[in-house]
Amino acid sequence: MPQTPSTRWCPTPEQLMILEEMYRSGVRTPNASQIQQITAHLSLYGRIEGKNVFYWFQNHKARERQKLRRRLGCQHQLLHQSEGPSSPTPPLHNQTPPPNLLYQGCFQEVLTQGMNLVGKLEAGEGQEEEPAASDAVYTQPWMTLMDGSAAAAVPPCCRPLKTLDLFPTKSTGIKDECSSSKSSSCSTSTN
Amino acid sequence: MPQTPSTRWCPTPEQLMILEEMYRSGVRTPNASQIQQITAHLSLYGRIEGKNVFYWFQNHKARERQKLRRRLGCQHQLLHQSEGPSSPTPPLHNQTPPPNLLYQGCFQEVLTQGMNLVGKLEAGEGQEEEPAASDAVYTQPWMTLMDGSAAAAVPPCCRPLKTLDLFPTKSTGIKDECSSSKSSSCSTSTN
DNA sequence: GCAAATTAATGATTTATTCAAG
DNA sequence: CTTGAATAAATCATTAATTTGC
Repeated sequence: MPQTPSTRWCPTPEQLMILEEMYRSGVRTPNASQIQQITAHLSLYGRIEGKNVFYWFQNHKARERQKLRRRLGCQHQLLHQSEGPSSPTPPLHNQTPPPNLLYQGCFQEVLTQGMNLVGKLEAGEGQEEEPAASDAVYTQPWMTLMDGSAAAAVPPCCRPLKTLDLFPTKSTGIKDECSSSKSSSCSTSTN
Repeated sequence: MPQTPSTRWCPTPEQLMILEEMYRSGVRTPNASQIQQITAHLSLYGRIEGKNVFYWFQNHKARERQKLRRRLGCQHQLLHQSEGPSSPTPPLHNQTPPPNLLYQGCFQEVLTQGMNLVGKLEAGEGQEEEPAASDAVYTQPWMTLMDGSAAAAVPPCCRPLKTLDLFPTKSTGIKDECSSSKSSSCSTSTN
C-alpha cells in the first residue's frame, strides 16, 4: 500500500535538503502562498502536505533556538536569530517580516511573495490597510476543509452548499478543560 | 466598499451567543469538520471565517482559565473547571479526546464528528490505521489556499492546476549537512 | 544474524504569551 | 480595557536508530 503506511510524514532526503536550504535562505515562517508553493514543489519528491511544511519550519526554528540556548547555557542573550546572513535584529519582536529576504537568487517566487510584506512595511503608501484576507496567517484545522476565503476562490459548481439547519442553540453545558500540569517546579520530562 | 472587511472580525450578538452556548456545551477545540459546520452556521448571522471560530474558542478557553487563575490568586488549586456539571477530569492530561462528548442531543452533527476520535481510541477495530487525513488538526495558513487533502476533495473542474514550474531544484549547492549539529563536543545531554 | 526492547530524534498538538485593533 | 489574532514555547506521540538477547 503505497498510500499512507505511516501516520506521520517521513521527509525524504531531497525534501529535507530543500527545506533546510530554504531555512538557511532566511525563510522561517512562510505564508499560505509560500507554503503552497513549497508544498507543491516538495510534492514532486514524495508525499507531503502544507501542514508538514509549516510544522517543519516551526520545529526547526524552535529547535535551533533551543539548541543555541542550550549551547550558551544561561547566557540568555538576545540571540534572536543568528544564522541569517545579516539580520539586523528587528527592533520590534512583532514579527518584522523578512527585511532582507533576497538572500539568494533561488526561490524567486517564494521570496518574491514575502516581498509584499516588506513593501507594506516600508512603503506604507497606497493601501496599507485592507489585508483582503489573503495572507492572514491562520493556524488551525481548516485547510482540510474549506474556509470562506477558500470557498470564494472555488467556483459555485464545486460548492456542495451543505444547508445544515441543525444547531439547537441550546443545551446544558458540560465542559472540560483540564491540564495545568505544570504546577510543579520540576518537569517530568522522562518521556 | 460594501465589504468593510475591517481587519478584525466583529462577532454579532447572535454569533457570540451561539459560540458561548457551544462552549458551555463542552466544545473547546472543534475539529475541521466542527469548525466548518459552525462557521457555516454562524455565517448566516454575519461575516465570519473558520479561523475566527477557532480563535474564539482558543481565546475563550484561555481567558476563562486566566480569569479563574487570577481569581484564585496563588491558590494554584486544581481548578479544573467550574462551570460544567460534572467532568471526571481525565486521569491523563494526554488530551483524552472527548470521552463524554454526547452532552446533549443538540449539536448532533458537531458532536458526532468528534465521536470518531473516541471510536478510534476505544474501538481500534476495523481500520484503526489510515487516518485518511480527514480530521487532522493542523494549525496553519493553508485554509486560505488549498491543501492536498482539500484539493482531493475538490472536483478537477475547480482545480486551476497551477503548474508552477519554478523552483530551481538546484542552486548554489549549499550542501546537505542534515541536522547533525551535535558535533563531538562533550556536554550534550545536560538535560 | 535477526528480532524485540530501549533510547533518541522529530513530527504533530496544544497551551501560553503577546500584539494590535476597537 | 476588551478581545481577536499571531507566534513561540512546551508537550505529546510516533518513527528511526541503536543496543542487547537469543
